[in-house]
Amino acid sequence: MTDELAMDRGSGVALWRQIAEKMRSEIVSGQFSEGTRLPTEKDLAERFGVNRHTVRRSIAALTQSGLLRADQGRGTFVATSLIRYPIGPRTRFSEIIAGQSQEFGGRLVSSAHEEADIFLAEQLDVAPGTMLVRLDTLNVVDGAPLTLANNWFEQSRFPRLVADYAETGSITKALEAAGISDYRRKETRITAEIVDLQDAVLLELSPDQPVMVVEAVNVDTREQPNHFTRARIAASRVKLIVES
Amino acid sequence: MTDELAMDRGSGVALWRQIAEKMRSEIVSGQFSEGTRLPTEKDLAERFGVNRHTVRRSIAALTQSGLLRADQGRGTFVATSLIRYPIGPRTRFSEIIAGQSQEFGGRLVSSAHEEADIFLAEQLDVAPGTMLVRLDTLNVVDGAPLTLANNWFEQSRFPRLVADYAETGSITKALEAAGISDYRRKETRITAEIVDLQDAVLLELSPDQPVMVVEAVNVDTREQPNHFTRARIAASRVKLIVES
DNA sequence: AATATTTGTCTAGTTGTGTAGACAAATATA
DNA sequence: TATATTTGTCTACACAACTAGACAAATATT
Repeated sequence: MTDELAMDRGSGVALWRQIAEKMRSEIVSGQFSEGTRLPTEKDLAERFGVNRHTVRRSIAALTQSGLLRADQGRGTFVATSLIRYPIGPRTRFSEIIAGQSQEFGGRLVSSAHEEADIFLAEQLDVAPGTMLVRLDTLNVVDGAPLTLANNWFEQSRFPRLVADYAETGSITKALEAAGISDYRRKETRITAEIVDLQDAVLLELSPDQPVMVVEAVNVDTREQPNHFTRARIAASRVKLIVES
Repeated sequence: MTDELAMDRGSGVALWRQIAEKMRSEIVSGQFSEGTRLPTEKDLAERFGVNRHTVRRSIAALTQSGLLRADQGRGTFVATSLIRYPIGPRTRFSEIIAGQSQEFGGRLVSSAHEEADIFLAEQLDVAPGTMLVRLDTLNVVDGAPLTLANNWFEQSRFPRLVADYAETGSITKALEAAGISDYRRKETRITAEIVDLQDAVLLELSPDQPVMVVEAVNVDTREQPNHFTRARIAASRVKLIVES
């Protein structure tokens, strides 16, 4: 079956962009792994029911953002060029990504109020049973979801956090609004798992792909923990860099 | 401040579409209520930093989908034309909406496995403590989120439900895949509340807007409950119709 | 070495998008 | 009633998006 019918002409979204987004989601979901050769421009043009030049423009856009690499005479390949994600005391998602992408943003997936269990209480240095705010966020870079994170905060210290995050799309900015001008990572723990089914949906991964699981405790300038994060990061898109 | 900088020229998304989407989200979030007059085309053109004709095209698109109504000499008004949502034994979200919209779809927000509390156990006619699957879904019509629903199913009867829903975007189809060819609503209970903060984010509502809360028990042909739903429906976009 | 395949570049023509200005038609206002 | 305001329609132009075809350049295949 051709995908021709899936392309909306005259919809206000250019064909090359629709095709680029479709190709990106197929690459990024792990259907094409690093180094894989794509179908030829001629085949792609037929598949999408457009002119070869239109496909070339889509490929140009994906090449620009580092996802593809085209070799004259050989073909077009998945470059994947994993985003470098340095882990250190000054780790900030937004600052890391800003230098490596065209556009990015954080979206609030859900939020909840819940009591601290023993584990969370220890991480945040509060008494078990203390009311916490949980913020579930999805960070998207150049149209591809990168990380899915649970963030916990002490509710009494950050009552307006959910609204501030929803407005700014940035935890750093939401904390600033609550008077936390600076903070640093005290500890980062890293492991890896096969992605959960519900996480796979949000991260646009196929369900057999690995994710890195990163837990981090962030402290303010007085060494007081202000938030604890548990992030799932699509391993096919990110390379963690631990500096020393 | 003008919104001019927010518009991406040459991004592959036409200006008229970007403007239409921005206007839709403002209308739909309740910032403009039914019958409100919009700024004049001239003012909108200045605000978005584009020609008046471009704004007119955006308005034409929103008029087409029934969100606006333009009166020559008077101005352009929010029509809102609430979507009619009939409540009855054969209530199916997808079938209702298909006839009243250009495009629609269900998205999986999250899912979980949890034990039935006393209330859920009674709704689903199972023992308290029975393992359930909870599916949280967001239904979007013509780009505007309409309903946010928690759906509970008995886990042992529907082990592959989450994957089936993620694939099809339809609960009816996911149940079909599990052998439930037909079902009907046994009971529907309706009330209204001010929207939760986290629900407001997903439904793209301002936090002071009301939502209708609809609880429904669905039974199969042998009167056996197969799923219980608790949906929050944006009151500014939907009118419930109870037939008798 | 000869041929086929595949990406890169060029020209030309059509359609879609956005700008600019003028004027008509309907309504509101003084 | 006269005037201003606001939406509706028209023409004209510039540029972006897409199509069509041809040929060059690099690589793979035979």
